[in-house]
Amino acid sequence: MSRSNPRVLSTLERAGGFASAQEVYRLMQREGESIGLTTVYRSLQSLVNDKIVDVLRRDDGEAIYRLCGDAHHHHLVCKSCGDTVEIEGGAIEKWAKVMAEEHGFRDVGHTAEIFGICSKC
Amino acid sequence: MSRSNPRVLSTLERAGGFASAQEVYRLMQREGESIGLTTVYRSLQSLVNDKIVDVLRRDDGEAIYRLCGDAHHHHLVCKSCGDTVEIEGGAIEKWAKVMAEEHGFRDVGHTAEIFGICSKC
DNA sequence: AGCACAAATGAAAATGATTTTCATTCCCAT
DNA sequence: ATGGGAATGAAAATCATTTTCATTTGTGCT
Repeated sequence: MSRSNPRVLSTLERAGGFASAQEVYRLMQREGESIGLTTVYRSLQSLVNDKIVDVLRRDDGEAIYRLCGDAHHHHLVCKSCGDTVEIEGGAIEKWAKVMAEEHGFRDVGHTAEIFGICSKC
Repeated sequence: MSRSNPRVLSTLERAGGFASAQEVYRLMQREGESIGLTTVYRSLQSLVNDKIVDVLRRDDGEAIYRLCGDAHHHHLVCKSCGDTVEIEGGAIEKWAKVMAEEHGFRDVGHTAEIFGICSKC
């Protein structure tokens, strides 16, 4: 396995906590950091595994990474500008639990995301 | 520009109204249809422009196309054996709608999936 | 210090979806 | 028939991401 390179996390923070792997890489280069693209990808992945960052997708399919609070939440994402709002998902938690029980599933987790066009766009 | 090849739409329908471009292509090939991958992409894009289909992204970034207004369902997936159950998601629809309104979003869609370990595993 | 071994790194190649190019074919109105 | 625009698709180009693999770095041990 591999651990995250701390400079990657620090750069992601400096980027406003919201950037693609390529962007983090270019940013580090511009700042004179010596790092390989591979390491950036690996570090981001590892941060995702550790649930320190969240990954979502731009409309063009590029993955964007963002720091996120530790509480379990969901996202409301603008398809146009990428603006993201963290929302509460109590209804989902309950739904997931009920559905899983109904079908005899255990160790249940879920993903849910809402997307649309925000008021500014 | 280009108009959509009707066989592409028909195949997407037959696929359950939910498939990636590559899947539509492979499906058409398997059924003996003579069509190029390029045409599949172009047709799907055109269907998106005409708002006949919706596009979202899988976790791996692959674009999946879905017939609009399709009463869509959600999945309960076993992490161990991959078995999948289609479940009803009325609660989610409502949740998505409320959350979106609350934050001034429009043209809202959503994704939701539950995963766990099924009774057989 | 010197040695061994695991983890980290990054350049380059591989992968895979999607897009672009461009030459060819099809279709339709004259 | 014929000329021109639309549709098609094979092949090449793009681009993010992953994999490979050889090299470097770090760490514990003697």
